Amino acid sequence: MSDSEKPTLLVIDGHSLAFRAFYALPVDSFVNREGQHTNAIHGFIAMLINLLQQQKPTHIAVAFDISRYSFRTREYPEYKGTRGETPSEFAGQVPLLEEALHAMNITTIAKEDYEADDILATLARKGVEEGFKVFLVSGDRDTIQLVTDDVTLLYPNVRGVSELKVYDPAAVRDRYGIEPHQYPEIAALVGETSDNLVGIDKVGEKTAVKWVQQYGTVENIVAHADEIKGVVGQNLRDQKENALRNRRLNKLLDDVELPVGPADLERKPLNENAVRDIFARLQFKTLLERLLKTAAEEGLTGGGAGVVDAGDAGAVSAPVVRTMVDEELANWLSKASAGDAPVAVQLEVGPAGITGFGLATGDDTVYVPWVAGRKDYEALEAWLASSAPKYFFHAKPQFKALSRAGFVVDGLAFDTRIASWLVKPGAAPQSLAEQVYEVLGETLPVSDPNQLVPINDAVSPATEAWYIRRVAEGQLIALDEGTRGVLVDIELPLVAVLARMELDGVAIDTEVLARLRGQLTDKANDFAAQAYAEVGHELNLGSPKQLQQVLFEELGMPKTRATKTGYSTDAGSLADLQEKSPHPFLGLLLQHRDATKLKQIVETLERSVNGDGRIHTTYDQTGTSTGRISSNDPNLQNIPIRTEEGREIRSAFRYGEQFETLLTADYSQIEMRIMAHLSEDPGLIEAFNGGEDLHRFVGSRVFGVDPAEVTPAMRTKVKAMSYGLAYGLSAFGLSKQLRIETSEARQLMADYFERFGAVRDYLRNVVEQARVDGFTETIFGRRRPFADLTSTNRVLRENAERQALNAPIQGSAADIMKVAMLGIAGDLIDQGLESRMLLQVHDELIFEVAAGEWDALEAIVRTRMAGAADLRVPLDVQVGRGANWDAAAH
DNA sequence: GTTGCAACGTA
DNA sequence: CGTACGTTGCAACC
Repeated sequence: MSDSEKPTLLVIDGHSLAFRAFYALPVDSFVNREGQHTNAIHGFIAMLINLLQQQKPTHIAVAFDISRYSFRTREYPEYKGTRGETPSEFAGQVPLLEEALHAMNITTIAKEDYEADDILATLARKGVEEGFKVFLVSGDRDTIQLVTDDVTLLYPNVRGVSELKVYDPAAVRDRYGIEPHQYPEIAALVGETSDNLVGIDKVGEKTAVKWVQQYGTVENIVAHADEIKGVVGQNLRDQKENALRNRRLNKLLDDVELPVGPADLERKPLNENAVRDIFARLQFKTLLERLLKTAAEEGLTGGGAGVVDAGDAGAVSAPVVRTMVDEELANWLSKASAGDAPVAVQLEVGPAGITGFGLATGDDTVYVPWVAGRKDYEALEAWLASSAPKYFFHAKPQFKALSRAGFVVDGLAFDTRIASWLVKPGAAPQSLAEQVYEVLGETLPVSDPNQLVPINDAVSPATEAWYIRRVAEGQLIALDEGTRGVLVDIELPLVAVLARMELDGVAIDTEVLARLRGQLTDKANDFAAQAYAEVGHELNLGSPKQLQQVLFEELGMPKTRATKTGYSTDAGSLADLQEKSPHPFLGLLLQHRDATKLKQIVETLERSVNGDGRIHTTYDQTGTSTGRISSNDPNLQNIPIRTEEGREIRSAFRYGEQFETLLTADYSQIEMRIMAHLSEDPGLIEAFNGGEDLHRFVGSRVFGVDPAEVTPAMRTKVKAMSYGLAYGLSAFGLSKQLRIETSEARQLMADYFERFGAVRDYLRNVVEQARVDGFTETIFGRRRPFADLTSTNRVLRENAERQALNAPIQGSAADIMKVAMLGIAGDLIDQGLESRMLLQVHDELIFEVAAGEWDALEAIVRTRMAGAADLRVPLDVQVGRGANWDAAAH
């Protein structure tokens, strides 16, 4: 019987593979809604599906250890003693994995007092005796001893579990220079760190192989120990007990009594309902599809046995990384980027800055070591500064590091992190490893503190670059035209602009902040003392729990809106309480809140001031679902403005020493203008094309009076209505905000839409279209996907509807601002100006104006902002000048 | 030490 | 029962 006609038995060491998968996949990105980590299960099952497809085993089993104790730990308590605690995220995954395997109708075997590898050994021996071709899968190198012409070992390599190295006798001879059955002799002499088996000092693989080739076994080597010269000979004589013990322990038992034999392990159809249940619980949607597809293709019973050779065992391997500098590097760069071929870049950054560059083409990887201040890298420098296309994963921080190191960088042609955000703007940002897994279905190894086989070297930045390039190619083909346009024309060029803004930072007058902090501290203490006096005792005014105790129990006030943890004490609820049950404590509490909130903001800002006297925020270009950028560490997009004291904080933001003043520029009513454009409502378009104040104009239409007769109350109402429109405001919400009856709010909305009907039609249409398409789109083609518009859950559906009607409006405004920023940044460079764009607050930009540049800068800003989009209404830009942010507001 | 919540600052 | 964010302190969890 030839091999290809033999039945195939596949036996997997379950723990070993699950553990490998655990370390190969990022633990945090695989958590189901119960909070259970699932990365090991995911990796294991992905590997299993590959194996089923490739090997088409007719018989299959998965062996598990029952505990870390076995007959080996009884003989040698320190056995595997170097292994640390099982990570908590791993615990709990094995029982679920077993459950999934059972649903797939795959037999699992465990045996008290033995390790899974002993089960592999036993099944391998019996399988061969019964005429099977046997494949073993294990990450434990001891299983190499089981390899024969009929038994092949599939061993996960450093890249995790997506790719298995095929060990047949030839491969073992090739790798170790010995026969497979001799492997434990080598391991016994050398020792095995992962098993806590200490070998003979100074004996490495080469010496051990030599001895084994000469004497055959450890026993025989020890018997001839006195023939061996030198220090190693002496070490052998001194430490022979170690080697003999190791050899006893690393021999796998192939006669373990098992409840089943190979013939009992025939593949059976999976239990589809059970599989669907457990996979749903694990939230493995893609894997479920793959599994069911594989099972269907195989008719669930398995086909003929396949023979796998190393050549088609999995995905392409990363090319070996070559380190190069100087001329070799120069030549490589010019060849790699010939014909505008993209090169992926991944910096290696240590605490002190850049330490190296990983570069990759489609089939080549290069590592360039670099020390801060090195100047003899002209070719690299020139290439970075050129427009030669470069692919990055998360370019902005790397651009900043490059800039700090004195490099100029241009030619950003792809950023895989931004690309995945554009496709799934609501999803959590992924690590590179996660992207590799999602886009390529491969695993990028991460450092493994307790691996079965030590991986000493982390993945080279060059190898990462190689993955980045492949991820980018994978993403690129999947992008629709609009998304690609937003990426290439807006987001990618914006990276360098934001990097520059972050590096520049904004100057801060710390004396202003210190004075404010003092004032606010006094005020807060004062209000607190008065509040304590009102209730007769001290309490933590910042503790919702203690506040509830005082308000609802001690003072017996009526209960407010319920929260998850009790009753609300927010400003709105306290205002309601003040009406229903007036008490001085309430006002004091609110004033205390205001003072402490501002104080806290001041303190945060003070802590954020850098050694250069400036605050450097970080913009998150992938932080929102709509296309806006967000700001953090610190957030400079929520600095107070509404109260006088809040504005004082803004007065601490000033221009730097080499500059003349600050310029602020903002779009007025940009979202309403976008609504006018998108809805093509004639009334609204007229409102923006005339000189009349928007809310006065709208008020006159809604209330049927002359613009001059629109009262402040009328203006307030239509203003709230107009602003609320873009958020999906309801009559109920409007009534609450304006503190009017719901019926009046409803009437107001009806009157509003009577005059501006196209706005209502547009908003309805946006949601309807999104329901059909599954996404909304901005003026520039930025998409936001929506899943819940067809949900049967009303809350989910209505939330999605409001988001869907807001997304094109907020998103288009974000696009317009980004386009304006690009135009301004380009003009500043082209005109050689020293003035700098420092901050962006959604519809506002703040600039530091260099001496004598005011007029030029104002012209650029006005032109670029007003001209960022061609709408049916003009884009109005307000510009202000002042020594600080508050003074520059107009 | 980490996490979820309530609260609140901005556009 | 109004969109989009980030930060904070408290309370409860590990």
